[in-house]
Amino acid sequence: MNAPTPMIRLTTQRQIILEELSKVKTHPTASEVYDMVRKRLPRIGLGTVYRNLELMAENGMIAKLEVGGTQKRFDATTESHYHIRCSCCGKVEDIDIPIIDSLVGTAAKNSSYQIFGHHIEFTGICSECQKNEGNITIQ
Amino acid sequence: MNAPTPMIRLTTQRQIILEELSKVKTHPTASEVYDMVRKRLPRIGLGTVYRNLELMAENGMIAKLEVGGTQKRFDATTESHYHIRCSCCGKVEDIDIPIIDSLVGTAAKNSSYQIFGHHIEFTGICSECQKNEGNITIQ
DNA sequence: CTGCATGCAAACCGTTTGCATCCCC
DNA sequence: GGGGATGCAAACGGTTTGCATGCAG
Repeated sequence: MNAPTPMIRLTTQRQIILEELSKVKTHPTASEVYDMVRKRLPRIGLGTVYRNLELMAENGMIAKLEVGGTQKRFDATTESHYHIRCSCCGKVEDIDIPIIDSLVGTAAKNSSYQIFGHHIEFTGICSECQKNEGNITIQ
Repeated sequence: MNAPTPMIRLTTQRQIILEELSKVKTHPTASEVYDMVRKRLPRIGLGTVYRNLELMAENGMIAKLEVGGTQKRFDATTESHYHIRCSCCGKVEDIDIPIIDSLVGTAAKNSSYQIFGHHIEFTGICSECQKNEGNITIQ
């Protein structure tokens, strides 16, 4: 059922992308990763970052978050957890509440889909943006 | 707290966009709406469709779904409900399970965010795609 | 030596925007 | 006649892709 073991070479670029991604607790977009990585590898190409994020996600080394907003976001921790997105600055972080395993079962009873996963995303205003009350622009 | 009453004129274009959106139970992307509307208004511009979907969403006439995938999707029913996305064809539909109001409270206790909403998205394979087993390409 | 990985740049796709024209009040 | 709405097309931002070169096995 799972993808065959993939044999992915850990090049310098991949290693550094992985390291930088692991450093942060927010879930950066591809270009945010690009910016972080470029400080250590100034000549790296945007395409390489995209290709490798995609590739590492396919191989389960990292997670690709399909959250709201236009851009894809990436996450070094692959265990399932829920997220919260700041409607003001767009930042995405983890939220520490237990996974509700029963949800998939409940949903399956009410659907013709073959369901294999779920994700909860909360929306709110992060503490920094709360401080800036007044000059808020909701995204 | 809410937006001031908006005074939005119901032009032919807006009316037809709304009608077409109400016809379908899936939640089409802007260009899917464009295609549907163009059958009745062949000269309508893509820009008009985008502008009006956005505008009607701001005014609470329709809902803009910030679901996974790259494209925004729109929904004629504005009451909150959960969605399921087919990993195979990308289609998004409603899933009929009750809203869990307690979730926001639970999340608020575990976060510094001021939380005001949540959304659950299930992933699975829709019944049509299940039939095509074999020539499936997971998105 | 061979093939995968990279850097670079152009292409691509969904969305937004500027502008001249149109239509409704 | 005036202000918003439209059609059209160009611009934009994020992502993907083609290609020549580079590097590791």
